[in-house]
Amino acid sequence: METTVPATDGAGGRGPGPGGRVTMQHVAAEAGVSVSTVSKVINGRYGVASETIEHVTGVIERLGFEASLVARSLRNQRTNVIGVLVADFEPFSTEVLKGAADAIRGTGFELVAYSAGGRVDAHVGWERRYLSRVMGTLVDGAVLVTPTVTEVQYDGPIVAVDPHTGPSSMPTVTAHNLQGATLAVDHLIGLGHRRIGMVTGRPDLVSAQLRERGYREAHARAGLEVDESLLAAGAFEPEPARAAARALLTLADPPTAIFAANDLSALATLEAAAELGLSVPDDLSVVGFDNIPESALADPPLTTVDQRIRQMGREAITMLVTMIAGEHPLENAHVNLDTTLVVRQSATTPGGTS
Amino acid sequence: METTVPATDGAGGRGPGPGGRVTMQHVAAEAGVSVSTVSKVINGRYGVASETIEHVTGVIERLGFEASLVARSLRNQRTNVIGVLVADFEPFSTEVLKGAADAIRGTGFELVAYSAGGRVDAHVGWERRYLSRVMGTLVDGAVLVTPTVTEVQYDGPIVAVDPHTGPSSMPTVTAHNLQGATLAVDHLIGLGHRRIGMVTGRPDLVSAQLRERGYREAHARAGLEVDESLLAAGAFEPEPARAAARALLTLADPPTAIFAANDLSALATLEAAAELGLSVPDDLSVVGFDNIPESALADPPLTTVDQRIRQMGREAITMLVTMIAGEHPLENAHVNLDTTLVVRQSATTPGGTS
DNA sequence: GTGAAAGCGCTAACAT
DNA sequence: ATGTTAGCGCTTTCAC
Repeated sequence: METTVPATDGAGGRGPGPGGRVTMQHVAAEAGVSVSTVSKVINGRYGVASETIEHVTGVIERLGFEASLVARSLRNQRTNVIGVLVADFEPFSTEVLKGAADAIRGTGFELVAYSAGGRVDAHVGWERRYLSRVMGTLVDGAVLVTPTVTEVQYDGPIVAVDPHTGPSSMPTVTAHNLQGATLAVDHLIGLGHRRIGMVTGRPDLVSAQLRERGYREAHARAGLEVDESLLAAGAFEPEPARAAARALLTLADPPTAIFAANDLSALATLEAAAELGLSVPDDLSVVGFDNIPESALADPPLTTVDQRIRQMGREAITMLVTMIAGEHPLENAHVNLDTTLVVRQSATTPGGTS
Repeated sequence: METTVPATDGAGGRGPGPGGRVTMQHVAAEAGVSVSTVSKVINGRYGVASETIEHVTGVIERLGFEASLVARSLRNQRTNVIGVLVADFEPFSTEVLKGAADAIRGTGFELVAYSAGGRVDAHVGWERRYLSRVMGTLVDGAVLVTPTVTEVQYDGPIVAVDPHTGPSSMPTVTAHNLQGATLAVDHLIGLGHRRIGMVTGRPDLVSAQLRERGYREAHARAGLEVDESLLAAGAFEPEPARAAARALLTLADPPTAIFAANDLSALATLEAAAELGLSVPDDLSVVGFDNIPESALADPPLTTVDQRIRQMGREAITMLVTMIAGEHPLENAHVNLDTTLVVRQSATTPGGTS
């Protein structure tokens, strides 16, 4: 007689056995109605007697039932969940997440973040694969925050944040790398520096390319020649950056200032200078890029370019929600956020403050 | 003749239509085999001709197919996904996430983070509801990082990080609040302070209670009487904390040092002191609790208690993986992480450094 | 070695 | 007003 309920205890009605979930089956059996009735109650569909609603609601409450997101996703197209795919939970991506969390409020969407767990190198096409796994089912759209967006071709509501490859067809949110780099180098030139070195970033990433271009353009606009021997490859990583800085600083005619492609490189430059007995900013001025929290903690506090990471997260969510709601692909939408220079104490006039 | 494939284009074989997902149906149709064969290939089951494997694999590759996490979750019990439920993506929870991401590596699990989007107040039993939604399907276990763990009763692999209510039956990871507070106050007493005020935390949270208890015990051990008028309620929030500090500092016989229940309160105390024309640490010593990044940026840099938030995330994942693997509930497992005192410049001997 | 069929938990037609 | 049924995409017996 009993409707089939996943093997738990007898009739009557506790919830599921230990470790089991409460399913709609349990609720239905307990309330003495069919699953569809329970479903209707949950979704507020018409055609249910008010006393049935009350009864079922009571049982749901008592059993602590909540519809499985998974089962629901499989049935419905819409899930009202937005996924954020991050390569790893590190400073940059968590900042983006904070911004995304800000922007998600009041949209009716929920936010879930997926992490590749840092093992990006192991599987390159990770984003694409994960996208396939969750798009369409589980999430209505996705924000990609992975440093290696290898031209993900996926037709759905997707926004990439700081995709390090070139301009893709997919909507992106980026910082204005060119402008930011110009800001940084203009600042150094304005302080009176004429021999400005650069610790460059990863050559395969556009952000790095643009930052270098900004360095060159600032020089050009100031009527300054770029001395190619003053550029050294830092790859956005501390170790190569340290080596690059050291190479620059041990030149016969060393630069009086160094613009580093990112804060990590700038921090490494600070260390290299210290190792060489150089005082910053008296003997050497340093400007970074990113404005990660650590930059403020450096000794001296780093003058750097702020790229408003949280705002990038906010923008991405806003775009995504528009895309999901409007259904229109919104191709070639690219938000480019302005950057600002944060002046701290690592850069001053050549020859020091004296 | 064709096997039923979700309405896409004709035969032959592009992927799905625009906006659609590639499902196993598509792969099967395209490869000219059945879905079950595709499934077997994907899961490496025996009983498939090697040339079939190759062919199907090729089609999968070409179509960029990846099995839907949702559909798979619904069928399988195990998903190899661990969920982290956070109230919001804020500094504390993202630190926990970073630690969790560290620990997840090499475990074979993936990490997904769910955010309530800060609207916890709106729905109190949020954790329980969300747990119901994802546990059993979608995630194999969960880490709770919500400030209001209202005695979540869920029988499954769950670990709570810093649950602010009393000791629950569920496994928890906490910082050693009592020890940390003792460390802080011992430090002040050691510096020679005898009138030490405290800006307390939210009275309903055990962490706050323990920190106050540490304050009292440190006094007791030093043979010092606690002057009850030197305790003021700060509620862990900047504004109440500022008011509390101001009240303390305008007393007829003000304290020479203040221990704040968390860094936010300590920072507010710094501000209150500045407003009153008091110099820290010369006129007043301040010690905080948490060691949030901002504490190092304060003026002066804050002496505080470090509670190793990332490590808490790591421990939680480790416990959870053990629970999931071992199948045993691991009830009453409580990890209590030692805290350390980070001495910066906001506390010195009474009367100043002079 | 391969395919047909059942079913995970749920929702949405379609009966009754 | 309620129940029955089909099916979302996948895995897994169980036939063939």
